[in-house]
Amino acid sequence: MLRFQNTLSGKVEEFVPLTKGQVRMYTCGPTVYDFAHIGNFRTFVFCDILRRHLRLSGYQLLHVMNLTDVDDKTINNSRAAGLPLAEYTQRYSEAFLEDCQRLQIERPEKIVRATDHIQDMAHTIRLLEEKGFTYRRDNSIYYSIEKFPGYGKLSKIDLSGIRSGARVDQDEYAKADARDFVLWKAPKPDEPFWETEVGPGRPGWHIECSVMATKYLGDTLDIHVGGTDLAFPHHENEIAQAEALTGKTFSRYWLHCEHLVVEGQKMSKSLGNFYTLRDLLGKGYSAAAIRYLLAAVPYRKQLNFTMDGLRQAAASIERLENFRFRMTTMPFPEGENVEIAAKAAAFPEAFQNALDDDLNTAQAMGVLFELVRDANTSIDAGQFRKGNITAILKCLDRWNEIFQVLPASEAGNETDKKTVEGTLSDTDVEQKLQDRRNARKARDFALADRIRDELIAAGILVEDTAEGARWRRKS
RNA sequence: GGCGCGGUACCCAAGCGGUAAGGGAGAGGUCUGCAAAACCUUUAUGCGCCGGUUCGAAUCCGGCCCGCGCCUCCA
Repeated sequence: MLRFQNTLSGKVEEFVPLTKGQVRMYTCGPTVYDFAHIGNFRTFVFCDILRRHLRLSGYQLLHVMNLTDVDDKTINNSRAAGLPLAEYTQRYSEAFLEDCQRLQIERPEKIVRATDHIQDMAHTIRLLEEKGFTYRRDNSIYYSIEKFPGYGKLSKIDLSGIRSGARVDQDEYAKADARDFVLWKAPKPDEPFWETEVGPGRPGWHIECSVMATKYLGDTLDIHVGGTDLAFPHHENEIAQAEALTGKTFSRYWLHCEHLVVEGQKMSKSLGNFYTLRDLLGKGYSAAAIRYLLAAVPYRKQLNFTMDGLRQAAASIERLENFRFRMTTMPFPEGENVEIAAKAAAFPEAFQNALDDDLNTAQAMGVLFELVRDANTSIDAGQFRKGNITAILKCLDRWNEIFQVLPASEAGNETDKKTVEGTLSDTDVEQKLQDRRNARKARDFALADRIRDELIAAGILVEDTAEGARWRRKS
């Protein structure tokens, strides 16, 4: 039984979609004003694991994610870069999607841009005006939260303590009540604006998500996800906008991903611990290790992202790759080991149960590693049989369909690596191994070791076994 | 101040009333020409602290200490 911690109720609830077998979910995507950082990617990796788990649990998915391509930050940065807004945001939208690809984040069924939905937003604002939830000031339009009785139900925030004038950002836009938020911003000189049925201007941030989510997913979504900081005010405002209009529940489940800290401290540019994906790849860490670390800690727990953690993640992946290497290259006697067969057969359910429990990824990893150790022990004891290989590899693949840190297959990996410049081809490697074999036969171990070192330097791992040397490319 | 999350071995981390998963790192061992890989043993009589409930608590209750987040369009 699949269960999620629902922010709306504050409890763990069984997940039952509105339509049997179908899940409609929405993710608050990035604002494309710069390269996304690893904190952003923790949320998106979490969404990805959620998606994959739902899909592999048999649900048909309709997942929508937005790209915020018009707001203060995008406007300011594009101006600083001397580029038109659309050109500027296009650049970072593409960078974001590239980064997602490197992290094996599946593409949602639909990715939507705010600027493609300006008229939809204006129309929704018009309807909210007609229903009396708004007011105008200096050609901007605000949402009056006192008109929406349910305000605060998601974040459980008590707004009575926030008084007008206190703790309010010095927004150039005048609000009647500090707690209100802007739906539509009046045009300003040097800022892009659109002509719409509510007049010229540009949309506030919150309106895009409720408009695009309901447009593509209907009045009521099954799941809405985002970073924990978005619960208030962003998601609270989305609810206020959508439910004021439809009178229906906007989203039935709200999942919030906890933030990460870096080396125990909040990530910030001034502390020098602010990392984009590109920064880390540039330091030589693999995308797989980054994904592993981001996925290994369950999403509701704060994750301490460290360079040591990345090394540990890489070592863990290495262990799994070594294991698959053994599975695919070692000779085993015919037959089947019933104990191993039973353990492999028990894997899918244990794995499923771990993820069903509010996506307990740490446990889901543990389940696999236990199987790996059991199989390795069996191999070393000479008990492993050829007939067990397929089932074990299936477990590995099933696990990897969620975590996506191992190459899809050895064959795929080889092809990929061969195209990389400066690496040795298979025949080169075989030739060097032949040289090394001869050297060893002649008991010239110094030469043999030198050849092995050369291969290691080229990313080729050599292992001597009773059946001769075997090798693989190290990722 | 309000709301929320968390403190489990050297590091990461599961565990949600029945006697401490898993990964990484270290130490010792097996195997090996040497490695590598793998396996075995080992590293928390104790889960922030103090009380309480219970036959039994890391797990429940009360109090306290510490870290972090949100309450400012920062995932």
